[in-house]
Amino acid sequence: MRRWRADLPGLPAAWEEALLSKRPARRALYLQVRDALAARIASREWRPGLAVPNEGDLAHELGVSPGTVRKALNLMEAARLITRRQGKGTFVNDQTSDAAAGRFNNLRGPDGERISGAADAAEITDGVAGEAECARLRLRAGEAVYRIRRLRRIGGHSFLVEDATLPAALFSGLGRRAKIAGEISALAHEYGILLGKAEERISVDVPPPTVADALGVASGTRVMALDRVVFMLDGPPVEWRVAHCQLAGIYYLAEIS
Amino acid sequence: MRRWRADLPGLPAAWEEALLSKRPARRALYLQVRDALAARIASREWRPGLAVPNEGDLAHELGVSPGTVRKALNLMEAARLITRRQGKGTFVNDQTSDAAAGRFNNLRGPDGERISGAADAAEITDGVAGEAECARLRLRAGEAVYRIRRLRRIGGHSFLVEDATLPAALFSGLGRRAKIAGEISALAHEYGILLGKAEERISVDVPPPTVADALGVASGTRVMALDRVVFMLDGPPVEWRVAHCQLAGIYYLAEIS
DNA sequence: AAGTGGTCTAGACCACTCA
DNA sequence: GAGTGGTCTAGACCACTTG
Repeated sequence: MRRWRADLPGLPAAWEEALLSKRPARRALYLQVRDALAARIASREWRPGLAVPNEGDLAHELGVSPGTVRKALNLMEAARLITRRQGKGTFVNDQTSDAAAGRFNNLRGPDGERISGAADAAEITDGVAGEAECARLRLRAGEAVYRIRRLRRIGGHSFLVEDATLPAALFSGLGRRAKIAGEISALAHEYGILLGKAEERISVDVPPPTVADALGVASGTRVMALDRVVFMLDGPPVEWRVAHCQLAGIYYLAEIS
Repeated sequence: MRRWRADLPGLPAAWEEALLSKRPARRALYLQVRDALAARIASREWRPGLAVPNEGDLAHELGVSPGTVRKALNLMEAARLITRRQGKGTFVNDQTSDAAAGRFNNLRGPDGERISGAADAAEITDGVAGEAECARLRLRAGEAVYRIRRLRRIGGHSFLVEDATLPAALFSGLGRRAKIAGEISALAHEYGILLGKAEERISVDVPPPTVADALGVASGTRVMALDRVVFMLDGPPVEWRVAHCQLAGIYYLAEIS
């Protein structure tokens, strides 16, 4: 016997489908479950490393079938929110771990090892979004942003200069914080933001004089330019970063599915 | 009542899991179904554009539950082998279409449009795999390969030179073929090879003199270098390509999931 | 109205982990 | 042996497309 059921409460206002013109009359139940469970991670009700209730218990608690919970958990695993291990349980991923921090960093050294580098020098300023920033971050003219410049070194050599812009609306009070040298994944986790995909544009360009200077390359030298936008799990942009890098033997590894 | 069932016949010899040391005692049924149905596409028993039987019929034919067929078809859709449309049916994708050809081409023009370019000049030679080719294509020393050089133009300007290597074992008789100017996706389809993922290494390098000449750049100029390996759906490498390109406003678009 | 894929249910059994 | 996720089954109903 099937009974009527209203939509589950406690889900984020707008996910991807809400952006489409043809919104389905009733949001699929497994998507509602996914959003409700993802919200528990974003709000830190479920903390990193913690084992979440098993599928049967969750199904009973939410009043849905185990198969529906399972489908939602599969989506969350694909979104890197959780890890499932047969015989052990389901665990919340740690977004501040090295693995999570390296998620959007595709630079590799000569032997294929991940290159991140220590960001000792980081400066933050606040301002108003310019034209390019509005376009990349989908902001309206005049919206406030934070700008961070980081210089990354490896073995004493400065090899990467990055300029990041973040919407101030998402990161209120960021200017008064101490730890801005880290990666976007750790920062987003502190502000309860779940990260989804990113897109990066790679070109070969002559960097601005100040950047060329910091990198220690002659004026007019062409280096690798990285232009990256990171998006939230539900669509909107979170960070725009432009980086220039120069290091012998370095390359960018792109995986094409 | 459950009855015993032997593994389904007609599956490719080795898929990803077979490469792992811990091979499960019994291959999951939905994976066997996926492989059996993928083989029908590779062998052209199911041709591009054709509607495949519905889920219920397939389940009955294969002697499995509809849910198992559904899981297999979902994997095949993720692998871009088929397209499913609610209310219409399930259709075999055309691997020779523009969409399929552009799958591994991430170069974009100033306005974000896909850049492919016409490859009018293409030369093919055969030879024995060198050290680098053995490493990239996982070949044993001495195995035969085909090498193709293509020059791509856009608006009369040569902007990309690519050198591709393909294992001769996979493409027998390729040297006597006419159409070698196309993309790997169309070529693989003709030889009954299903393509999976690819990985591409992007660096900034000084090209060899002959390449710099063809691109029309001064000797010693640094350009974008693309080093790409395309893999079969079941793992082994199919093509190694090294390309150098130079064009104002061009960039490489990487999607990070 | 008929046929398709998409969702949802409610179980069963299997494979793995750990005490 | 108990508990977990992974697989598999066998249906029901919903949403969409087409005639």
